[in-house]
Amino acid sequence: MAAKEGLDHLRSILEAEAPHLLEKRAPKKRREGLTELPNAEKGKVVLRFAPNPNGPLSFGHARGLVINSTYREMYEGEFILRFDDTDTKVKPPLLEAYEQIVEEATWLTGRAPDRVVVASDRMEHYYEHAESMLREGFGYVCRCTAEAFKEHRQSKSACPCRDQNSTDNLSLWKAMLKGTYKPGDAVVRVKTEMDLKNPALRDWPALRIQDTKTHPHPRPEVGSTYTVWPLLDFQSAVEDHLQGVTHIVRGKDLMDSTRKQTLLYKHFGWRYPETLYWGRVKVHEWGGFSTSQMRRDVEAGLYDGWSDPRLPTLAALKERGIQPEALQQFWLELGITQKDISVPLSTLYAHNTKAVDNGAPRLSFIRNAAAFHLKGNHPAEVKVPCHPNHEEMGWRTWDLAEGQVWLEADDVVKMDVRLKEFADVELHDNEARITSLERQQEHPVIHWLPASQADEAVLVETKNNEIHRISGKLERHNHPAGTVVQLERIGYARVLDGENLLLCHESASEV
RNA sequence: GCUGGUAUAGUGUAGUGGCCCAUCAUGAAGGACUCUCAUUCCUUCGACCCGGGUUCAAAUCCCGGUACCAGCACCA
Repeated sequence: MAAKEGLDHLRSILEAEAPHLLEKRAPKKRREGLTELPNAEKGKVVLRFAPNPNGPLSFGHARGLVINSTYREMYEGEFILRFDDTDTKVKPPLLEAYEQIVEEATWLTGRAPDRVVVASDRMEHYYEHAESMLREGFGYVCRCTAEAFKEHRQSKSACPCRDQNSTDNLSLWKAMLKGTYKPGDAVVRVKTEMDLKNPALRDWPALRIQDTKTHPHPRPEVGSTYTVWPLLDFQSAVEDHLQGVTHIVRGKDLMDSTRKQTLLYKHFGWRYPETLYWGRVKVHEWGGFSTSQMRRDVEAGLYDGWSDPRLPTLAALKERGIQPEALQQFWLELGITQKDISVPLSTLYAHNTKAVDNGAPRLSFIRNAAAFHLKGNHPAEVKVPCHPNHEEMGWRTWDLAEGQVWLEADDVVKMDVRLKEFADVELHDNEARITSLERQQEHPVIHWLPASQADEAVLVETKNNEIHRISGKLERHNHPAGTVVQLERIGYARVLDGENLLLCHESASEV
C-alpha cells in the first residue's frame, strides 16, 4: 500500500484509525547507576561484604565495598562487614588488619558498616549447625584422605563413610571436637548426590580440623581454642542465614559456592539470598591483586609497609591522594557485569582529577633547579593566585628583593621565556634579563621560584613498580601533611611532610 | 576431562526484537579559554566474536562454532 499510495496516505489512515501507533516511544535512556536488585524491597535489604583479614584491603576489595554499600543506600538497607577469618594456616588473618579494614571501609564508603561480624567469634553457631546437620542425616563425618575422596568424586562413587548412621556420625563429631583427629584425618561433608553433573558440588566439605597449636589464630581471645573449623562455603552460608542477608553480590569465581550453599539451604529448609556476580578485574599496571602475595612481599621487606605507593592497596591509594569519590565513581562505572576486564589506571586518575582539582592549591616546584640572577627593573614582590579558578583561595606573595630565581633544568635550554605571572626574560650565563613585565611575545610560559621562597624538597614518584625521588626547590607553604596540591606544570601531589611530596597520578609507562 | 560463565569502539560501559548507520565515560587527535603540559568547554575518531536460522524487522531470540575466564582445595 505504501508503495502504491505513498507513505503520507498510510500515515493519514493511521492517524484516523489508530493514532497511538504513530506516537514515538520514549527513546531508550541510559541506565543511571547500578542495575536494580531482584526481589528487593526498600528498607528490607541486607547486604554484606566478607573479606579475609589476612591483610589490609586492596583496590579489588573496593569493588565489593562500593557496590554493596551503594545498594545499601539505594534500598535504605543494612550493610554488614564480615571477617571470614576461619583459616589459620593457608591464609592466616593479620591481627592489625581487623581494625584497619573497618577504617578503610568507612573511609571509602563514607560511613561505618551497620554491623561488623567476626566469624571466629561465632564458632558455637557453626558447631550447632554442623551437629544438627549430622543429626538430621544430611551430613557425615568422612575419614577418607583427600586423595581417596577425590577418586570418589571423579568416579561418582560413595565413600564408605557416607552410610554411617547419625549416631555414629555424632560420636565421630565429638571425637573431632575432642582432638582425636589430626588435620586431614576427618572432615564433615554435606551430603549432596555423588552423581551430580558438576563435580565441584559432590559431597562438599563443610568443616575440617586445623592444628591451632602450631598455627594459632592471631586473635588472642581465639588462639588455640578450636581445632575444628568451618570452611568458607559452610561458614558463609550459615552466617548469611543468621544475619538475614537478602542479597549477595560477589565475584563469579564464587558461582559454585552459591550452588553448594543452595544445596545446604535446601537441607535446612532455608531460602537462599538473591545473588549477583561480577567478573574478574585486572589493572593494566598491576595485574591481579593477591593479598597473600603482597603480604609475603611486605613481610620480606620488598615494600615499605602496606601503604607503599607501589602497592595496589587502599592504604597506598589513600597515601597517594586518591579520593574515595574517585574510587566510588570508578567501580560504579564498571557496574556488575560478569565480563572479565582489564582497566587502565588512567580512568581512576581522571575521576580523581575531577575530585581533587577545585580544592588543590597551586604550588611551584622546580625540579633539578638552576639558579639565575634577575637583571633589570622589577617590583619588589609579585602576587600569584593560589588557584586560577578560585580567587577566594587567596594569593601567594613572592619577595623578589634577593634577585635570584630558580628555574627547571629542562626549561633553561630555551632562550626566551615567560616567567609565569611575572616577566618575559632572556636567559644566558645564569642571568635572566627582563625584557618586559607585560607579556609581549608568545614565549613559552615556565614556572619559577624566587630563591627567597624556596625550600629543599623531594618529589616521590612511582613508575613501573619503582620509586623515583626527584629533588628540587619547593615553594614555601603552610599546607598541612595530607593536603593534595597541584605542582604547576607537573601534576597533583600529596604533601607527606615538610620535605616530601608524593605524586598522585603515576605517569603512564612507556611500554 | 567434567561443570558453569562471558563475548558491543584502544579501554570500560548502556542497550533484552523496530526509536540503534548503537549510549555514556575514558583515550587519542584538533580547537576555544587560560600568564600551568592543570581545570572548563567544543569538534572529530572509533565497536555489536564468527557462521547459519527464525522474523516484515536481530546487538537483542534459536542453533552451531571460536575465544577468554572461573570452579572441580581438608584456601578465602
